[in-house]
Order: sequence, then C-alpha cells, then structure tokens
Amino acid sequence: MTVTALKGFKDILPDEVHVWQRIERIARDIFHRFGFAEIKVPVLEKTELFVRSIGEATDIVEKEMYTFVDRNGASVTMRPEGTASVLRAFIEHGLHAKQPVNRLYTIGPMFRHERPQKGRLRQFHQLSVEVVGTDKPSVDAELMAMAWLLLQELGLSVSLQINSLGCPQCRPVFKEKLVGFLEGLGSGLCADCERRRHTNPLRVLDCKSEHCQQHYRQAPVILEHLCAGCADHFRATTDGLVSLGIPYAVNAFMVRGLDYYTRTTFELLTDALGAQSAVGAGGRYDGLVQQLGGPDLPGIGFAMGVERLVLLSSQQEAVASGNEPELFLVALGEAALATGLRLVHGLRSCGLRVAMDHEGRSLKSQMKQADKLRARRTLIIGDNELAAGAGLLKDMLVGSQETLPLPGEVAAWSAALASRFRQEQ
RNA sequence: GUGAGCGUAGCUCAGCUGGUGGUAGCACCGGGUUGUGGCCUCGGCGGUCGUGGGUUCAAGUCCCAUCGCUCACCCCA
Repeated sequence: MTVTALKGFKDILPDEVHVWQRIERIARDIFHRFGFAEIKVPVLEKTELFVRSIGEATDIVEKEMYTFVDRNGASVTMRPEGTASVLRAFIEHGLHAKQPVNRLYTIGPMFRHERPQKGRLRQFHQLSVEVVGTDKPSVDAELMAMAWLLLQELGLSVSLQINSLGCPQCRPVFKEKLVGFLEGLGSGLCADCERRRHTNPLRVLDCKSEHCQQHYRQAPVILEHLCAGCADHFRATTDGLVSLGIPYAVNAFMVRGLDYYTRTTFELLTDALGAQSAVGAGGRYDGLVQQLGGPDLPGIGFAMGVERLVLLSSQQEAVASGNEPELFLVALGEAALATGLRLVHGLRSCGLRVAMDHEGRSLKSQMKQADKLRARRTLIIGDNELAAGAGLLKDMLVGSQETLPLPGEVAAWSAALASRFRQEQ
C-alpha cells in the first residue's frame, strides 16, 4: 500500500454505509416533524469565525483546528463544529427577516486535529440543530425532547444530563466565588485540577478523581448562584421536560468546551463507547448571534456525533441494507447477453433494482453471484430460452421456477415484469 | 502534546524457550451437477512476516530505530 488515508480520516465502506443512511433518514424525518429545515453550509470558513464564536482560549481553537493559509494569503479553517457556520449563513442572508424564529439543521463532516481513539476521529460527522430567535424555556425542553425521540427511534438508550451555566450577569459572580473556594483548598488536588484551577476553574468540578471530588463536596454550585432570570428559565425548562415525560438528571458540574454557551446545557450520555461518553450535546447561546455581527437574537442548539451513533447502532443486530437486487439476470452465451442487457436496462428504466454479470461466466457461477447479492429472483436466458421466446424465472427464497414467455418488444416485457414484481412485493 | 499495547494472506489469527512461512478459518475463483444458488465435498489463487539496521552459523521469533494502527490521558460529538 503506497498511499493511505490520513490519520483519523476514515473510509465508510459499502458494507456499513446503510447504517449511516438509516441514521440520516430517521434524523431528517424527525427534524422535519419538528419543523426544522435543512441548510447546507461550506466546510471551510474564515478562521476568524471560529475564533470569535468558540472562544480564543478553548482547546478547539488553541490546538485542534485545521487552519492554513490559502493561495491568497487568507487564514482559513476546516470547520470544527457546525453552529458557527450556520449562524454565519443565517446572519449573512438575513434569515431572521423572513420569520421571527428559524429552525435549522445541517448534516456533515467536522474536523479537529486530535489524537484519534474509539469514537473520536479527525474528520467526524455531526447532526447539528439550531433554533434562532426565541429564548422560551419550552423550546429548550422541546429540543431535548426531539433529541430524545431521535435516540429512541434509533433504538439507542442513553441518559440525559442537564445544567445551567447562567448568563453574563450571574456567571462571573459564581466564578469569582468558585476561584475563592479553590484557593482556600490548598494542595492535595490531582495534577489536572491544579492546572485547571487557573486555566478553567469551572472544569475542575467535572474531575473524575474520587479524591478531588471529596474536596469539592463543599464547593459552591452554579445552580444555587443563578440570577432570578436564569433560575426561572432553568425551572421552566425542567418543568417542560417533566411534562413531556423526558427523564433527565441534573448535573451541576457539567461544563461545555465552547465559550458561547449560556443558561441551559445538556449532554446525551452512554457508557457503551469507552472513554467517549457523549453521543450528543448542546445548549443555549443567547448573545452569540450578536457577537458574530448579527441582530441580538437568542438561540439554542445541539449536535450529535454520527460515528458514535453508528458505533452504538452496530452493537445492535445487523439489519439488511434494503438495496438488494429485485432481479438478477443470468445470461448464457453471446446472444443472450445482448438480449439480457436490453432487458435489464428496460427493467431498470421501470424502476427495478436489477443486477447482471457481463463476464459470460457459467450458470452455476452466476447463480452463486445472485445468491451472494441476495437477489430476490433470477431470470435465466440461454439459447433454449431465446429459441422459445421465453425466460426461466426463479424465486430465490422459495426455489420455485416457472417459464416466462417474453413476446414482442423488450419495453413491453419490462413494463409487464416490473408491475408484476410490484404486486408481489 | 503524554502513556501503553499491537503490526504474519483481502479479513480473523496460529507460529512454544531463535532451526525450511500454516492442508488454519472466513472471503475469492473453479470442479463434483450436458444449463441452476444456499449445505456438503475436492482443488486453486493468495505472504517484501510494517520498514531499516543490529546480534547470530541461522531471526516471524532477540535488540535498536522508524512508520503505522489501536486504546487510554487530555479534550470532546
């Protein structure tokens, strides 16, 4: 092998592609049920967009972005997440002017230069969903309910954790209190926490070390320091979840890796993916649209990792792809091959999935091929059949076989066969 | 960026303390059936043992380096 794919970039082979298609099909269906419209945006953007939205001091911006200078000398970046691009498009095209609240989703690849591991790649794919133009907590609940329904219809069981990160009024007050608390702790924390204490104090509380957690028993909790507005919002959001019957757990220590989140944040977690526990996550980002140069509109969104959904789906029973040929045409000899090709094209034109072999191989060999492709039926045409103006139609499931007269024009046979197969489906 | 494990056929893997690469399984191709798949059976195709050095009479096996993959830390979808 001379040239291989880049580290962390994966080929999705034909055998697994139907798992992806199923996920995307169910996702699109649900998004449409909830009134979302698809938007397709570029994978390459000006670097500035992500720096301004995600935050200069985040891990993503500091060390994970695929950033390079293009031929004109401009700094460009392969998008590391979807929200920034969607909001850029939203603002650039003035979508807010068309309707007060916009519901958008996009599906596609994201890029982050991290060390790959189970469920984590450098090119990965997200289902990304945004609601712009409302700050109503019932929308927060509705959005989480949609994510929940999607996982449910995919047959995956996960847990929902939620938190509130407050707003520009109450979060700084809490942060100050937390820093004060951490300084009073002295030494004894793990190395990571020692470091985070200064770089990202909020994240300290998320530490997995039992030892550190003991120190944090008395730590101030964000949910107890929300301003009245944020507290009301959080209460209304959880009320909404309860009324919709969505089970959730409050995790006051949950933090997000992007700076733009405000108020509601949530994660959809599984324990079946090794170290990668989040299959989806999101939150509210009031203020982000304005920060990106747009109108002062609130927003909320979430993303789900398609690879992680695929990993979880693949742990379920295998499902047939549904793309098996409805007919495999077996042609024996030159003359039959020529007639067969015309018949196959006629059937395909009538909407049937039809396969055939062009190599002139033996009958047995072609039957094997039809079986391997899991073709529903075979139509055998050889010299005998040509002479008789007929074909042998075999049902590959039952094993029964009948002589099928093929009189007149190919177009006529094709239409007749196609409508007959439809009825038998 | 840090750490650990692993690189033998298209895939999954045997190969013990160095002594000629496995009739291995799956897959693929062909026969057993004058023109009929799955099951069975027989045969065939298929390998720079990741790469480069070193030790040795002899290296898939031991040593070093290097590349790649995987998992974990970090972080995240």
